[in-house]
Amino acid sequence: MESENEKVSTKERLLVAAEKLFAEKGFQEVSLRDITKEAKANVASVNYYFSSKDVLADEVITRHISPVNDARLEALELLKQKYGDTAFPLREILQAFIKPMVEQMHSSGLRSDLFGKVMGRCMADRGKKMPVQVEPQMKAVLGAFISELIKALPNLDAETVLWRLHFSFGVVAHTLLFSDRIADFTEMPLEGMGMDASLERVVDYCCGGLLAEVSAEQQGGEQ
Amino acid sequence: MESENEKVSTKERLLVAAEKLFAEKGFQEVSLRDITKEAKANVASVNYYFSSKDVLADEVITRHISPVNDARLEALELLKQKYGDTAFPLREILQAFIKPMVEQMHSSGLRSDLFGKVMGRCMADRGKKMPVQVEPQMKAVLGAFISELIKALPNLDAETVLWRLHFSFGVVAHTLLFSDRIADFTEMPLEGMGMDASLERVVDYCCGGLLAEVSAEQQGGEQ
DNA sequence: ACCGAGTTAAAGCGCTTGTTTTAATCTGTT
DNA sequence: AACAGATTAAAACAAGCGCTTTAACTCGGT
Repeated sequence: MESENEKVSTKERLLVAAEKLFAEKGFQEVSLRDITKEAKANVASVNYYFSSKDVLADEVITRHISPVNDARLEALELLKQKYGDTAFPLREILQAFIKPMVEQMHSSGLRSDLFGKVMGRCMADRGKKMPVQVEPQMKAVLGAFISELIKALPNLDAETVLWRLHFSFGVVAHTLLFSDRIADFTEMPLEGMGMDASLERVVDYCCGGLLAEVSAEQQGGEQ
Repeated sequence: MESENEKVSTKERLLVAAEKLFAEKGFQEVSLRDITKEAKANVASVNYYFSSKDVLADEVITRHISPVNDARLEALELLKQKYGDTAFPLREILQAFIKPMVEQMHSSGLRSDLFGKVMGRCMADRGKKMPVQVEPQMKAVLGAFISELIKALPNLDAETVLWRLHFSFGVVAHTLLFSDRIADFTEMPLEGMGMDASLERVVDYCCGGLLAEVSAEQQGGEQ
């Protein structure tokens, strides 16, 4: 029953070890032996509690991304109560997408850079190998945000909105994955700064990107 | 001597096969046996011509990214001739970064989505495992663009410019890697559209992002 | 005390990986 | 024709992989 004086259960230790290592090095690069060594458990324990390495990964991903997606839909619902059927302010839509990540990051207890990598890998690999259980959820979230964005950006055709949402995902994913690497090729100090502040910057940037003028080349291009 | 009537050399076949497979599935996911089968060569040939799988990968990356970086610096030089010491238009700076990729993509003969993945992996894994030979080149390119961007965006402090350049890299990398996956969670048709047009959209978006207002929360935040 | 379910431990399964070794073959020179 | 060097081919290498098997252990309920 995981009472207070007893140690954390093996299953939990495996999940924690796995999410840490997956975040640091990626799924393929981490072996079951790496995980079980980190968790101080036997190799077979992964196949005992989960039935395979893949299911383990699914569970790691799900328990991080699922509450975030729930919170996103709730945030949109809140905006609906606030603004009714009129278009929401763009900035608040973006925050409804991003803030749940920041909050989950804090409440998860996971180091923020690791949380970012877990989440970033989810976004970057979106669609490819999402756990079956979160796929419909992702679809719902995406659909909701798309329709709100289209309403909030009446000057843009739907296709352009879609592309720019795609770009925004790129910004978020890249930031989550590589926020620690921003100063790699520069001599700037630019220390840590934390994920929170970074994501505030992301909102600014994406707002600008979504609202950008459509260049002449583009307008006459295709379609 | 690789004369005209003779077949392509084994070394070249290995490089072509490797770049195709790396692009499709990533570095770790492709085995030497995959590569040599695709290239119709023996397993040992990789270690004969290159001395390891890693060196092969380095060579694949280098010969794609090196001409692009050269072209980027040339493009900046051209702008310097055009505008002298006055700030360059933001849009032209971004195009100096992006257009060389489009051109190299066409002249490489590589399918555009594959080229995009090779290049995208370079950007996404930037710093982590770049070949030693291209690292100083990347540094030079980055430095040049940073200083031009700072001049072109006098309203922004250098740190914000750096962050937004980082975000822009996210957009480009994500687009290169996943431009085929944009419609995954939607029912929209949104067919192919080609890398060229996508990158034109990227320029629009990044222009907007770089020029975006700095929100109130940010200004008083840290520092 | 003993049983049985839940859990952990150790060993080994078949397979794939990158690399090496050894031998065969091709190619051009004398 | 014969040799030498460059190239290819086939086989084996040790190491690591995910997973399974089997046996040992733990511990609460009767």
